[in-house]
Amino acid sequence: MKYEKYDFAKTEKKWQTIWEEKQTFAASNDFTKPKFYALVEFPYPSGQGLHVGHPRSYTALDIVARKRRLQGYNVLYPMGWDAFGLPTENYAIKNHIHPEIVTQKNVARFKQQLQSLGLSFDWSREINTTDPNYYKWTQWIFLQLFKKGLAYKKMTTVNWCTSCKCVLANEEVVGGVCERCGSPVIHKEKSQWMLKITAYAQRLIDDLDKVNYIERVKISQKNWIGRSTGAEVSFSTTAGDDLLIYTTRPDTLFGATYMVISPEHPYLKKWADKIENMDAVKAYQAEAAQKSDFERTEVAKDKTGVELKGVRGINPVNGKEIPIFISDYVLMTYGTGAIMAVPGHDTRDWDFAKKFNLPIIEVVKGGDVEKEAFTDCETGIMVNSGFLDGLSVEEAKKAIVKWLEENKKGTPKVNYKLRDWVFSRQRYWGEPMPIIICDKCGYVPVPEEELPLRLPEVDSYEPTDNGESPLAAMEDWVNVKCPCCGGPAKRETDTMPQWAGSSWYFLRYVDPHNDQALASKEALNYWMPVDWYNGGMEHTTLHLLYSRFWHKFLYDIGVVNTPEPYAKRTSHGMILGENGEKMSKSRGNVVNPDDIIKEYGADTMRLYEMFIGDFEKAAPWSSASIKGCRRFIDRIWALQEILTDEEGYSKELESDFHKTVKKVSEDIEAMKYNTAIAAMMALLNDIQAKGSITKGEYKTLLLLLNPFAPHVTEEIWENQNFGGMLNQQSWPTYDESKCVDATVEVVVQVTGKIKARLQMPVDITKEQALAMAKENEAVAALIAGKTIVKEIYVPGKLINLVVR
RNA sequence: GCGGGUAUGGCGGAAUGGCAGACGCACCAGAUUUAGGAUCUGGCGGGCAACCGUGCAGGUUCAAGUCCUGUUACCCGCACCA
Repeated sequence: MKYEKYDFAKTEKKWQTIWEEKQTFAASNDFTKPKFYALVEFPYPSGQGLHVGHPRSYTALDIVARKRRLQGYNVLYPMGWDAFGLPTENYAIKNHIHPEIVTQKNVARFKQQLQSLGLSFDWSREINTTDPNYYKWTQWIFLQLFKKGLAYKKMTTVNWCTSCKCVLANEEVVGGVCERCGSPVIHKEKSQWMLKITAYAQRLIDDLDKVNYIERVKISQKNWIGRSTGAEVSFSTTAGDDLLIYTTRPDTLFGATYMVISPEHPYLKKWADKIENMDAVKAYQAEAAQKSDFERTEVAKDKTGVELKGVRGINPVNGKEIPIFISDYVLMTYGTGAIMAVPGHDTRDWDFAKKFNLPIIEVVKGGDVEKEAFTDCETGIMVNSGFLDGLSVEEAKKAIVKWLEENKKGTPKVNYKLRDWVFSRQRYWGEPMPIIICDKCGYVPVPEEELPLRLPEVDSYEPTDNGESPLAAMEDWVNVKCPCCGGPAKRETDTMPQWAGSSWYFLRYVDPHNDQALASKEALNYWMPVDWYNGGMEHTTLHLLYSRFWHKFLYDIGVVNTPEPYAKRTSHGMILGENGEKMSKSRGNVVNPDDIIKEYGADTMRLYEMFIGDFEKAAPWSSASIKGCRRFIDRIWALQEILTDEEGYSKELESDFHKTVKKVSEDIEAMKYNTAIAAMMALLNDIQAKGSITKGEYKTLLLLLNPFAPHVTEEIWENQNFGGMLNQQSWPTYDESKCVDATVEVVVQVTGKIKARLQMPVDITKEQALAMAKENEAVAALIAGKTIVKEIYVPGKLINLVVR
């Protein structure tokens, strides 16, 4: 029978409509079934529309989700919108349109684009972080953090973007400039809401052992938290006060030849009348404060500083007086803001000592401290160190810490690079902080029954020039009665950062319409944790860390029942432009998914994105290669012309089918989508070579391909009256014993060089196989007259005869 | 500087230490077609060959793209964290 050419446009539309009408992919609330929660990062609905990078992740987990449904799981695969954010707000400011309208428009476009890809999201659970019914619970979580003392307001030095006029988190400052707009970032003193993520630092490290994340994600999380162990040591000073320092190398204490404190160190004020060169110190402080992050990183290697005249430190191990400097290479935000400098064994101290002509003492043998600092901890032996002499670095660390504790000069100490999370933004398009500021009562939480605290309508979305949120200008909204004392009070006008809404969104999906709680206990207990979470490497530090922190907090207060939100985390590589560079408007190499779907169809687009290369690695787009996937689908369609009436597998293709079922099943789990598709293509080639396909074979092939190309497979299934809808069938199984062929090709090597390839029965014995190999003409000629010193036999694969 | 990653045909990429280049693109030849396109069949790392080929130099092994040591280039992240 001759079939019309496959009409993808008509067919894809047809099935997308059917799926939507029948709610085919809605997750069931039957909590007795085995569950599977698949999650992809919800997008920010930007004005540019969907990027071809988005579907790579979405299709990958769509394949897993569809496979799991065929395997009988109750699958939750949801989608939503992370819609607060600066680009929308900036667009609103420029065009005088309410950000809500802009968001609605962008969401509609994104949704239409996602639906045209045939992704099996449960749209009945769609969420939007800007929906008051959603951010009600973002605010509620914030209040719980506040009540537990984990949200607090504090004057801090913050990163200030000179163009956005907005406070940035440390994480949003990239190379000293604003991550979003590229303008220079300067330091500014401002009172900010902070979240105490540092209280969870150790648990955020330890619990990585409980989850299945790809290794590089774990490593970058650990590096970001930056745990180090060492000691705090107390140095007395000629000013009377003890100066506390932090070091990871207490073993080098005898090599400390000077000390450095941060320009912001509080002792500088305290010692003002003892320091003889206070003018020089003040000048340096002013200079350091004025430097933007950008300038600081630019001159990172060039050390500057001023020696304090009139105050000296005293090394506790030997009582020697040493000078104290101020320098901006010591940060007030880490450790105690003061260090002992050991130029012999620390590169930064060495640079500083060379510049200021300070003595360098070798206390660990193994390098040449005149040429460079010797920082190796593993091989060195202690010298010039009194009672530590002769010990290894490891032994010396233990010995000195013991000594410090006994003499009350210091204690062991763990430090983290991680800092508390600056949670305030002086912007309009974010969740309002549910806090009222009362002169009498201080910071008072908005009563929970008044949530959500809605964003008021404002006249202008622009932040004020003094850096206040546009909400500050709305006096009717700002002036309220204190819920505590009833007196006049003001609302907090800062809003939350974009990270807030995305730090718990996976919890809302399990019960998105609940107005009594962020989700019901039953739904949370059933669905959590997320079984498989896929997203970009760019979110492995911030989003992952923040959401794990919030989840742990919710666990501690009994809202969720798992200490970790995600059981498994994987990452996809970027899709690059055809020229191998990152896709961007300015480079002119952007591919629009709409164009691809229009020209080739969603199934081809999905297949191509999965076939493009190793899922975890970046891959360049190729508009030529996509044709191969289109041809594959057309050939799958054309198999209908050579379909026979037989059920089951044909003799010739039986092992081929078992092998392919195995391969595709395993490859999907390992995210090796490209080789899964290659295996199906190879199978198709074999079917075509044979010239016919049985019904049983076709059914298996369609089931295997369905998660990748859901429309065409569903259509053929219906066309051929295979019974029911394809998505209601069962995932095919394989029989390990049938994955082998009757004969195998065995390679015969002589001393490692391939000399022959022989067909052998699969169950041949070693002796028979070796005999067969030696009978081969080419092999016989080479071994004649020589001694075989070794015979290697790898069944079904290879024989190696080593001769001398 | 530190941490992570990558390097294989013309291109994207395959290879539990065991046949390097699966699968696809491009290309070449043939079939079909009035022609083009589409489709189908075959070929396709280099070399006439022996052989040589996985960034480079060594090593381990009967056997190395894969393991070890060193080295180069590129990509990503962090960047004075004591």
